[in-house]
Amino acid sequence: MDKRATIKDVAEAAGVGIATVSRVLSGGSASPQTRERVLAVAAQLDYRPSAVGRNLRQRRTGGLGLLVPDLTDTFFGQLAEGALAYARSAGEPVVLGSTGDDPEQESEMIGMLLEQSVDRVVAVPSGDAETWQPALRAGMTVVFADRLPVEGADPAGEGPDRDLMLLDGLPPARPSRPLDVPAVLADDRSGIRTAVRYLRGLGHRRIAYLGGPGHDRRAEAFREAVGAPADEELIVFATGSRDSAYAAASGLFQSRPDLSAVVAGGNVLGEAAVLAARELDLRVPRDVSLVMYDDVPWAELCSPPLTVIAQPGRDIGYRAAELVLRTGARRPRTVVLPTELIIRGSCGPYPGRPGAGVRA
Amino acid sequence: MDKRATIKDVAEAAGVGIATVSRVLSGGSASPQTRERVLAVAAQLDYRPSAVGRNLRQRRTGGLGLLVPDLTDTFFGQLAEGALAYARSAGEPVVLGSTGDDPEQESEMIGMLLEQSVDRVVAVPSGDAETWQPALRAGMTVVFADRLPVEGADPAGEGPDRDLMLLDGLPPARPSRPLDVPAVLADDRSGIRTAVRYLRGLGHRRIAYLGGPGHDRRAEAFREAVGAPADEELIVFATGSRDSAYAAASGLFQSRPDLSAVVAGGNVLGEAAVLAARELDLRVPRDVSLVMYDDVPWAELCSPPLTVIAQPGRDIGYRAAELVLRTGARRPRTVVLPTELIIRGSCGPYPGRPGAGVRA
DNA sequence: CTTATCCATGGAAACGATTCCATCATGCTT
DNA sequence: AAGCATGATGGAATCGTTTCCATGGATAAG
Repeated sequence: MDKRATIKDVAEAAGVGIATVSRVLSGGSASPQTRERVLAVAAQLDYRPSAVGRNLRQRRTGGLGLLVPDLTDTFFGQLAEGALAYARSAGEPVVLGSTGDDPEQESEMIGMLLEQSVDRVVAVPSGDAETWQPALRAGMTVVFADRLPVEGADPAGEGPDRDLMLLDGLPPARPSRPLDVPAVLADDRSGIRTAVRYLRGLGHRRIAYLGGPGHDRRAEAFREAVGAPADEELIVFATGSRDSAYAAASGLFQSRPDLSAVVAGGNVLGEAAVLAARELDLRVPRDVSLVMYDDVPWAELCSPPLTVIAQPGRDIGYRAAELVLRTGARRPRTVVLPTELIIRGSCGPYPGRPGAGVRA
Repeated sequence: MDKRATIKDVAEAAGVGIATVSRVLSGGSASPQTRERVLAVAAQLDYRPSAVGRNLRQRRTGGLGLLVPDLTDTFFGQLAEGALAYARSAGEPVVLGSTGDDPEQESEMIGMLLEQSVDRVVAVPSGDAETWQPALRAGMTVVFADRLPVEGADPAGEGPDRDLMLLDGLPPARPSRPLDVPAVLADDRSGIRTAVRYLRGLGHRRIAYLGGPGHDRRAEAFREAVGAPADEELIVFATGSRDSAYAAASGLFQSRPDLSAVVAGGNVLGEAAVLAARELDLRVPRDVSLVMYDDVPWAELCSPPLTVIAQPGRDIGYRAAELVLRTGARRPRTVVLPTELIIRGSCGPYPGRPGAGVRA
């Protein structure tokens, strides 16, 4: 009663060979009466084929690996739900890892997936290309979601190339040494540009960008959107943690009291910005306007409700899982999903020079 | 290059038997020089033992199953992070399932875990005892987190017993037919009681409770805390979805304009309450006071910041994983973790009769 | 010097499934 | 009627690991 029935038990109870049982269960040929008997016995014994046995024989584990930085971040929660939804519809189990935005942990998780023979992975990468090399070399099918691996020190003298591109001012369409990995991303460029234009239209000129890890593309898009040589002091970065985000936001507000608008590159950053602003007695949007990346449920709860750049977190996860699980068919290199600027109440007109603003 | 090295490859390359390789790698006895050679070869071939092979042989898959209703709910995100953290420290992979608060999906996920031979599970249950019977019968080690299975129709004529207990007014210390499953829970009773006392201290008398699925214990605790026969109209429930939560909150406010305070039994409910209140032009806390279960980061972002009953989501997940993964040692039946009332700004004094309130 | 002990070692079985292949019976064609 | 094709069926190999057991050599004890 404690142990599960095996195929052998079923075979004996039905008076047939194990090969026949296997065939019946996986849709092979068998006579109707045999099939019926086997099915009946299997049901009666509550038999379930062992995925472990099957995986060993077929030399591959079905299933999907899912690596995200932090499930506490609502956006990644949405992304995970999307991936889970597709996996469920495909009947595949999901092995989850949370990396804490730490390349080392990510590396460990990759190792574990390798050991588990999970050879298809959806990841929000924290490490660089080198971190992912082992996975690829081992033949894993990987799809990145939400972002691409950071471009760290180039492994093999690609320096000049990269410098050149930076000098060009525009972000390169493809990273200097792209991994050959498909990705599902939000249209950061368009999202950021729309937000910046919106803010400029309200009269804002000193617009800051508050960035998180792994989203160089957003920062680049911001630089591009503000045009001219950007004021680099207005572009600050935090690591993944809430503390770091708060410190960055607070530091930004204090060091540059002349800024009048902030674009937060993620919901944790946005949260930090709201908190830091309140702490410093900056009113939103009277003193500072705020646009946040990610539309999360609580954005509406803030007062004023936050104007956001919505990206379809759930869809990103869903599409990524679909990409990695659906074998065959030519796989597109990269899928870019649209973003949408949702205007609520956290942006106001430029208040003008201090003291001469709209304050009645 | 496409396929991984097996133990046989290592054995051949090192000129030893596979048994020796296995022994070296799993810490058995071997001569120093053999050990060294094997280790060197293994490293050179980048050999990783296949978990599938091992699991088959040992007739059990290591690893932890994790079943939560919805990763989009920050509380479950925290809980999952906790469980993941412990699993990581134990070196165990985690198989994740999101049930959407649907017993049927939960049942399917249990079946999948069974197939995968994942025999240790942490679950936030959505189904009733019957849903979990198959898992238990199959010998799974299960630990419930955050809540217990709802007590549905009793399978075997326990009706009278249950009725009796309901008539008694107090919730039973143990459910009528408890599964023999340990659990890690927050101290709902104390949390709710503290919140209700706090509200009463502010003068509130008509206090409503907005409950989610699976938390009968909280509702019971609420009934107990308000004492006397509770006004059942002031106790409403929603299913897990945001829409349902909003509908419930909105309906509550509209049908009972005389209420002056609400206890929301979860962060999704709290969110709905804030939204519904705003929509109906009820100001918090002037018109209605609000206490929410769960301390989530955005509680501080609301204005006014939300007074909450904080429960340690991360710890709940961590402890549950520890309980299920740490073999041996007498396992406690149930762990109850403390809650804490965090007073922020969403509760005010009772405004008195309409028009005679504290409005200056 | 002989015998008992101990340890390193490798062969082989086992885990639970899939799948190739041989076997056998049946029905059809010529 | 004989041969051939077809289809159902079971035996056995296989996947990669762990673990039991036998073997053999070396060392210690008598």
